[in-house]
Amino acid sequence: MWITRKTDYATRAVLALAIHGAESLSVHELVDRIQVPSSYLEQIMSQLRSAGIVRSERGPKGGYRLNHPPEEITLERVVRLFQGPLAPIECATRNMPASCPMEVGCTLRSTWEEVRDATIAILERTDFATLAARAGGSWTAATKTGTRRRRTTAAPAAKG
Amino acid sequence: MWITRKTDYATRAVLALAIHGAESLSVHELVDRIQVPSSYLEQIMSQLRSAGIVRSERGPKGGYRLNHPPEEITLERVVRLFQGPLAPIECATRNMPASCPMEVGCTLRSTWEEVRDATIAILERTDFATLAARAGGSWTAATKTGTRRRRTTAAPAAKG
DNA sequence: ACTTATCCTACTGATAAAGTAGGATAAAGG
DNA sequence: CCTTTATCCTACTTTATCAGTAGGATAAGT
Repeated sequence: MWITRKTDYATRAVLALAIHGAESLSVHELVDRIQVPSSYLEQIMSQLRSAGIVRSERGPKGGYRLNHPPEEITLERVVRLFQGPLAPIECATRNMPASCPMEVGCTLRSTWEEVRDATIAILERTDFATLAARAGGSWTAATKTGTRRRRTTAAPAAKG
Repeated sequence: MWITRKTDYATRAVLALAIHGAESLSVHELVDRIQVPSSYLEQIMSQLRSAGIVRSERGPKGGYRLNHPPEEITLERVVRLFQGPLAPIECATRNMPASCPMEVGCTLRSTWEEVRDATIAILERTDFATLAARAGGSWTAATKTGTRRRRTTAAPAAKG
């Protein structure tokens, strides 16, 4: 339960943009797709923009779009932006001084590091092109039949 | 950063007991080994006792000891006790109804489930006999030279 | 009895999450 | 210009959880 709602919302927003394709979506249109309070989503989109993950245009016809091809945006990048270091515990942060004074605590550390590395590995190999392709079928069809599908990486069938 | 200090303290306490062996340790003695406020540790030990992970005896000479052999106590058990379900996000909890209304959110779920499963797998295969054996060398020697070492599972050299 | 420990419950301060609110700025269309 | 539609930006509020303190009740040794 350590993924905050903000992070959840951010990942959904980026995924919605990846699914939508090259044209931009306004906050209002995003709210229609993912279920998020609009003024809160505005803040989130601003943060995504500052981080260079999305790009924005103002005024009527304005909105947000991805700033890079979706296959170059990993889940890890978005999650790290909102969650900070992905270690389960402070002493397992990547740039941590080698040793802590207490041996009992330190022995546990290598396990926390295992958890950290496994988490990062999963999030790093998951990109938004793959996610969009996986959702593309059902979601796009149900909501806006006939959207021109973007070039998608092979959908890995996953686990069902 | 999702492991709370309480969980951290609890795992350290259980490890200290595993290292110490068959005899019991008082809260005061535990405080000497792991760095934790004593009245807070009391609460934590109570919770570990209610869960059947440790056993207690009262009065002088009293204290806590493990309620099972350390190789039967996994890190997963202790962590789950204090952290609840180990899913990174609510919708990835193990006994979750199959589908959520929103497809965009749901597509991300399988990735959250991957993170959950990887985390659980690591914590389940890590038991306190292994952890104690890994710490046993340096720590036991430094603090109470000559403690009778308990039967330990093979120390897996890990990563250094 | 007296000491040493666990047990039990209530209370408190600090911090972060999760939003609300309200306006400033910029671009498009008439 | 002037209005509309959008992003942009900052401050505020509310709620919950974390991380402890505090203080006594109970039980077991000596």
